[in-house]
Amino acid sequence: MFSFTEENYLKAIFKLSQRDGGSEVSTNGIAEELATKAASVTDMLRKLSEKGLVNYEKYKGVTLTPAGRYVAVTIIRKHRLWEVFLCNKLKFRWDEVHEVAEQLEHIQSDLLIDRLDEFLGYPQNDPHGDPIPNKKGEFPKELQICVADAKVGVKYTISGASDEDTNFLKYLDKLEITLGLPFEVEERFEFDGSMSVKISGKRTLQISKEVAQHLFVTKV
Amino acid sequence: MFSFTEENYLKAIFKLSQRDGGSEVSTNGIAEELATKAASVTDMLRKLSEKGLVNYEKYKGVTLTPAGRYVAVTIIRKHRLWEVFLCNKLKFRWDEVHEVAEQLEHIQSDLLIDRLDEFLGYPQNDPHGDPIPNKKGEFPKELQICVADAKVGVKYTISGASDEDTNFLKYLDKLEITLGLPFEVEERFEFDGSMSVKISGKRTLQISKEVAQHLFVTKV
DNA sequence: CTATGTTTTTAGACTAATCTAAAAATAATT
DNA sequence: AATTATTTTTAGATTAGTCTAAAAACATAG
Repeated sequence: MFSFTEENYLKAIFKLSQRDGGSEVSTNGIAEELATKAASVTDMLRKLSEKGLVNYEKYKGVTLTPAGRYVAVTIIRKHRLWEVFLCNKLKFRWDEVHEVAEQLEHIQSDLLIDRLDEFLGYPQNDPHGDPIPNKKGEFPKELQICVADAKVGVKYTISGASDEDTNFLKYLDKLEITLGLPFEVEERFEFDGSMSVKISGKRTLQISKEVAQHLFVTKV
Repeated sequence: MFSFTEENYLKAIFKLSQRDGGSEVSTNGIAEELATKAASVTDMLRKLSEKGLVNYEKYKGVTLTPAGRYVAVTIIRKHRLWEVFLCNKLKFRWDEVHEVAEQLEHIQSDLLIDRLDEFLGYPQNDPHGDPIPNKKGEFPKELQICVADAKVGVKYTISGASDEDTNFLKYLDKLEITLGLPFEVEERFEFDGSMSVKISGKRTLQISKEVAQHLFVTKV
């Protein structure tokens, strides 16, 4: 479907995007991550953009489209499942797995990954403790933590919300709080449990204790 | 070490060489095997020759050097071990394994293959019954049959000899019968158990019943 | 707001692997 | 042995991915 190289670019963009709180990723950043040159990155970004995998405008950085994100997350899923296999079944040490998993993650076969997942007992985390996304590209619920429990200054991604109350979801809609957005707690006010949070690394807003208790985030 | 493409060429040459009784492999044959064009094959043969992996002279076909053969056999070893893994551990059907094994065979990691071999219990055959060479590139003894039991007209490779008698081995040396040479029985003489055999598809010679009973070959 | 510095993009070239079309060598047939 | 047919090689072009060097855009400091 996609070349080895394209997959590595998408993975790098996803990784940097997570690290920097989900905003645009720079050409130089990708170049450094992949140990290549900025000129090569520019070429590839144009190509990925034409294929609908990234949103790219000259000089303005790049983000993944949903399609691109799905490809990246699938590579991560494969990488982490292979790491579990290497450690749990083949007795690799945790520091020996990465290099081999970098190769195995590009093997193309949905059946293989489904069966491997099953064979390993549907693990939720890789040997380093990183979460393993499911087939749909979703990271496991288990890793979500309640915003009320989130730490100040740590980077998260908004990953869930209690769906018991329709009005609550409508409220989030109105504030333009949607899944996948970068999230960080700026300050917590103990007297009423409310907090000041930053969304997408830009907008700062106040949320009540009630909202914090029904919103979930995932560590990035 | 070697590129995906180089490995596939070496594997194809090995396969054709086995099929045709170990003699030179033709450019067109390789092209057909790899679904490519003769011109591409010529280019690659020159490259592989420069790397010391094949013996190549223009218009005269190609054979593997010991180094090239080792690479090819290692790929086959990896391919067949992965097939066993897919069938025995991941419950693939025997007809589903080939395509995936074609990808997995190119993963570079000696540790991975050693551990996989161990994990699978050192299998001797893949799910299709084909023999799995060991780490040194040797095919399992179990598949060797005694020349005395070899069938007329079937293609074999000389793969072993009884090492109890030093004089016997010296005798083989003198006749230039060495491991890896193509071998075929032309005629069997029942009255004394001797036979007329063809070595390397060229030399025809007579061997006694005693020699036939101590020399082993592998079906190609 | 101009000058300087950094980042990003363009232009042009390189490598590995491939292709088509034509030339050269070998093999087969009369 | 000469002609025809087949196989193989050469020549030159193409694609994906990469690079260097230079130009263009953007960011920052005075």
